[in-house]
Amino acid sequence: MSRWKPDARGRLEKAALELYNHQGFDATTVAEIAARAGLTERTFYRHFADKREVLFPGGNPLAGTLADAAAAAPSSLAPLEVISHALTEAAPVFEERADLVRQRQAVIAANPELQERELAKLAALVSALAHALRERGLETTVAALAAEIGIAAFKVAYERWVNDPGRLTLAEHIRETLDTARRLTAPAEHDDLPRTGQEE
Amino acid sequence: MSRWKPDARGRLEKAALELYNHQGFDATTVAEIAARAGLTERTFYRHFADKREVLFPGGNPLAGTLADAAAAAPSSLAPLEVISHALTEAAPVFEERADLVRQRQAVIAANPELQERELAKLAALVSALAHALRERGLETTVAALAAEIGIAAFKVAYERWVNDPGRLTLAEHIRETLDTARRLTAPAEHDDLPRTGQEE
DNA sequence: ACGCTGATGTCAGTCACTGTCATCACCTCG
DNA sequence: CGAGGTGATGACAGTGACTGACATCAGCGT
Repeated sequence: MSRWKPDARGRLEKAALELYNHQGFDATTVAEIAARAGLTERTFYRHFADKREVLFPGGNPLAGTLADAAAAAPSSLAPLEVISHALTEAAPVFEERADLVRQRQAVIAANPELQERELAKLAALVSALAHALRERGLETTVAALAAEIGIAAFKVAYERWVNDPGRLTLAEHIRETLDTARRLTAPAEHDDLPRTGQEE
Repeated sequence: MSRWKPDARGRLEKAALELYNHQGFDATTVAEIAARAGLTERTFYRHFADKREVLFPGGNPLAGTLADAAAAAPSSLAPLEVISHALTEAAPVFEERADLVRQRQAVIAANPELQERELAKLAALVSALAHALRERGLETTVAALAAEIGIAAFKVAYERWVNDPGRLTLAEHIRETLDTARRLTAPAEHDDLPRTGQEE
């Protein structure tokens, strides 16, 4: 038999998620996580850059997915259509692991440091998307702005999906949110945005 | 004379910015900053929550500024107009301290941890703006999305202004960027977005 | 058998951050 | 004018995140 139990990284991820869930991120030490995974603290740091990183997929594969999808989209599409296409293509990654994703999100929602890291990961998506859009021939600022707006829409759609009793899929939330974005930035004449009734 | 030299907080901010600039954020210890300010490490932590926070205005006053400006805007304005109004009102805060702002931004640009914190501060602006928009009667999702898009535009405009030889003011960049955003989300028929020439 | 490799363990060290108590100029109030 | 309260600071010990350096040793190829 082999010298070590297999999938050390996976064991660490599992142990960390469980401990963060049960006793909170702050109250959990790296040594604890490592022990639960049958490893040492030093080995944890060989697999993850820091205590937060264990909650995020290494290499941020979503960035590659989005960039590839954006690059592969028909060249006739407008920038926001390209982004819509890319986001829709990436959505199943979340929907397939909905339970895990929601558990992870609960941990992140409970801790500001983890929220910071999540924002950094989303910023990396913006960079990747912007780069892909530039490759498609878009001017730098337009590409950056489109990428920002696209990920902004994704953030809103994702949050709605996470806190959703299961009514809509993530892809549907994305479509709805992008539609809202289009209405938001449309000329003010036909402003058909929904409002609550409480204007003074 | 008084027991302590005045403005301990300001001295710490100044010392930190100088040291971060000269030797880098990582290579600077909190003890060093405190010593340069004629104080102790412990006192540093009485003024700032952590080593990064010293670079960011305490209480994130910009959030209040934006929220107030959004609340004060004429009720006839469309969501994005409200945001445009609020951002334009906040712009002078940066332009008045352009040198300091750019120096600060150079330090942040050189360090991922500081970029994370900056993203968190921007996210706080999104929250504040979204809240203000909800108070104006906008539905939750619309408010959140408008706030996200507004700050996204601000990020792009701000970055252009920081790396600008002085050609345009921040307020002008904001206006331009918001215009671009409107064109981006407009129906695809009249797509007049600028492109580079390199489409394959 | 021999040595190389790669994942892990061990250990010491730095530094960010915190809790706690002491200090002491200044202020207030009697 | 003296007693006591206040608030900003210092001193100090402690925890835990993270790092560098070196040791170990099953499995692999030669």
